[in-house]
Amino acid sequence: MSTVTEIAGLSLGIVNFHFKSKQKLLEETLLFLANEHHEQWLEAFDNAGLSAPEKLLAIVDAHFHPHICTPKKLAVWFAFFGEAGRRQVYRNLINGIDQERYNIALRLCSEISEDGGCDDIPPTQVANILEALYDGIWLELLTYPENFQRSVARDHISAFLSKVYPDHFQMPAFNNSD
Amino acid sequence: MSTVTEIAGLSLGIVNFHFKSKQKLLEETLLFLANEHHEQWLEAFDNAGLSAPEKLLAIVDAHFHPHICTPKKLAVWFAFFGEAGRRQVYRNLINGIDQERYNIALRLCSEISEDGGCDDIPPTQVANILEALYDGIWLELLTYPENFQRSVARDHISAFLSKVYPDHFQMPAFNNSD
DNA sequence: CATCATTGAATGATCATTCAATCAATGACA
DNA sequence: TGTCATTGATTGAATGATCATTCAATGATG
Repeated sequence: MSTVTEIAGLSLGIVNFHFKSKQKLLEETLLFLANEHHEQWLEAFDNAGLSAPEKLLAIVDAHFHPHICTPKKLAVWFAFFGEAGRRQVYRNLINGIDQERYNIALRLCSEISEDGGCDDIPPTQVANILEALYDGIWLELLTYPENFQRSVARDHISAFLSKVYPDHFQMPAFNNSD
Repeated sequence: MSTVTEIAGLSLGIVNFHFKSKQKLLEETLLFLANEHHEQWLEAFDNAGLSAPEKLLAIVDAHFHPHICTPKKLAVWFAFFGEAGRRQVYRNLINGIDQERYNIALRLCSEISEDGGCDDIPPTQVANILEALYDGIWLELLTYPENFQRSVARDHISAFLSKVYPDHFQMPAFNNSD
């Protein structure tokens, strides 16, 4: 605590006064990250001019935006994910946002699916895979920071989408290896 | 420590004598999990009778085997992933296995890709996405244990593979919702 | 008896939390 | 305007709880 408050340029007392406890400070931190992320993809999604595939890609992009997807912030996210003793607490804090994002992606996938040809893989599966890919790629970026490339990460997901909905998503150009 | 040793039915002294320190015990724990996982997919992969797609699916299945993919073990994996201060240490311990698995998947994907038609998405991308999906789906299983279903998890990945290599992987039957 | 394995109470380090002391701001009064 | 009282904000040293580690004592074995 004293280390953290010193870095923040605040006194230990004032931080404890405002946040009540270290645990509350942690929860506020998670909420801050979650809301920041939420605003990022909601802004993109709310852009009325975009088509369904463009909106879905905008949500994907939000996950790899330079302001959202930094080594430090990823480390914080996974510190929370790893905290077995408070999984339920942390989940309750961000469940609403996660559900909202899942439902939006689900609706977009349904729209795209009805418009295009793909009917062998249901939108629920695609939305689930997308959610898993966000976290999985984040973990890869966190684990292998030496080849930390947001653009590569994004290409992975748009490659997946172009395989599922080939009429709506373009396969990215994979010029180089890796 | 004393809590852990009591649960293990061992004295605190003997555990410290064998493992030298709590940190070493943690590292041995990670190695145990990694080796257990390694043996699981290597066994499947080494089965000479299998084709390349079957081998790849066997590796996928290993990730969701009832012995490997339990709520408790997933919690331990992600506790390690979340430990920012020792990321490098833990990574060094399991990097060899991770690289081996990636290279094997890469070779299998290359084989499948050359045999089949898909040439717009390179095998490196597919192998990378697979690795991300393993972790991402593990995290989903850990976060939403109330719909913990290894079979559903596996179907996500084989659905992906059937989209990438439609001639070699069958799309699973998605009868019910979610 | 000697050697080696095993024990767990005692130690010391870490660290979140508390709270008496200090400081700043506001306003009342001469 | 200057002085002082009052209230509320801010501080960080002291407290106490937690917990990894140590090691003298005990037990087992040969």
